[in-house]
Amino acid sequence: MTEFKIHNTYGNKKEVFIPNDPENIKVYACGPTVYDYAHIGNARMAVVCDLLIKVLKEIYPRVTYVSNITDIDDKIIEAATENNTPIEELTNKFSKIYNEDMLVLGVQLPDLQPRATQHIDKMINLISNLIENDFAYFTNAHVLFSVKKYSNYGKLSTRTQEEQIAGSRVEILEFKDDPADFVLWKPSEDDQPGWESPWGRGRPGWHIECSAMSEKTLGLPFDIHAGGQDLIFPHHENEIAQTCCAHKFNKPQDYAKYWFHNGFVTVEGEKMSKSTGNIKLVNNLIKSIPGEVVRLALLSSHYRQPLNWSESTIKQSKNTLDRYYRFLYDTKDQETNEKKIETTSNKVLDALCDDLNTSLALAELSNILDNKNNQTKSTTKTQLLCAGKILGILGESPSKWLGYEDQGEKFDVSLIDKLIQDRIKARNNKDFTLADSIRIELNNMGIEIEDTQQGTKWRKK
RNA sequence: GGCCCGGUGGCAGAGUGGUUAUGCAGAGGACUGCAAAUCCUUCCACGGCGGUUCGAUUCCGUCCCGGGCCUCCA
Repeated sequence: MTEFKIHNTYGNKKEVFIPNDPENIKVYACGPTVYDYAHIGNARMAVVCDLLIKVLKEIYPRVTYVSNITDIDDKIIEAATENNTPIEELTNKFSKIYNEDMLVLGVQLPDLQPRATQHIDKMINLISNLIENDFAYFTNAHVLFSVKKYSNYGKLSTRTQEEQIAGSRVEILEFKDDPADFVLWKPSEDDQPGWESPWGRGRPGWHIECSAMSEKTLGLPFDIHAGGQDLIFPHHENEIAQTCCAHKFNKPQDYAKYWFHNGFVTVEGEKMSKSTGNIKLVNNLIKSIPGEVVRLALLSSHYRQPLNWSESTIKQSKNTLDRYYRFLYDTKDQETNEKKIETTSNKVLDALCDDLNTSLALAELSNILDNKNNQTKSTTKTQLLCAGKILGILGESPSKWLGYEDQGEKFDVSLIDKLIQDRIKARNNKDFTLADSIRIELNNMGIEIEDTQQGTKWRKK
């Protein structure tokens, strides 16, 4: 069996992946808080996790992938108030858009997509358990987790409590026993959403939902817990503390064995932020850029490295895909055997099995094409499609991708045909000035001309 | 202040103790009336300084620079 290696944030090194149960790999990824459109950073997490799942599925018979939707949160409450929209309407709208946008990027839906508001009972149970066992305390209408009660607190993010205090940027609530303690349950005002609980009407803190939903949907322990790099602290650290204490586990691995975190996206070299106004929304990008281009761009650097989003990244990804689609177009009549994984496309899988080395995988993909004269076209095509399938690319119709098909856009096809005929006549008459001016005219219409052995072809640029 | 991660050719971006990453761009050539596409050839590299070594871009130390986290954040 192929060996899969994964960088584990817990321990901070690459490890050979050894599943808890090889018959069913269980993965949980912290999903979006749905109060706005997803940005390219959200998409990176979704695409990278999607790739992780695709690779695991190549190796293991069954993979269960859970990724939640956070649909109760102070930011959501704020956004709902601002837009004068009921919370449920807002979260339904943006979770639907999130899934639609991710689908365009070739991201498959998780097997389960639990919502926080549907697991309040489970959260209340967990919190009660933590209070009963003296890991948490009730004060001033809040339930707080007592960080000092968990000896492994800080192990994931490799920081000690003293270090955090040195930073002195921890929110100080008057009634906290310890500044590092975090909220499990907080009271809701009458105009805020809330649920009845042993501690009065209120709502959960942010971290408890993932502890509740991951346990409920996957059982413990599960194999991989994923999310963005910024979630390492405090979110995942707190999840570990809650779950481990509730179950009297000591080691974080008893909750989840491997901790998988993707790096950030910057935009033209700068961090994405609302203040600089450079947040790239997926919903906008896919209006002008094919989803596959966005996906490939997001996979062009290693998932733990920072990724710079720029015009040239997009352009390169587009060029790369065009090259593959041209080959697929030229070989559109070739039979393929996609069930058969050929040697070279295995190299793509091998690269991905080394902690998702997408850069190397894409280099191997390129090698498949470079090797095309040493083997049958059918073999090359098969290899390309197999590799593309794992990467989640090359799934479109080549003629549509390259613009040879009418894509429902308003082109005057009869005019184009007439101009092409005029140009052919001009060329036959060796009137190249006229021929070139017709080509420029077509170009200005967004049409590119290709003179091939089979005659003149046109495509949408 | 603490913790973590990086610094590779014009750009993007892997990897390795001694041998070509890869893509785009550039140069030359084939093809073409010219283009486009395709193919062939080719230039360009490992932040600074020490150390280990027969040999380091790769290991160690140190310095400089950049990014992230420590508060909500993918």
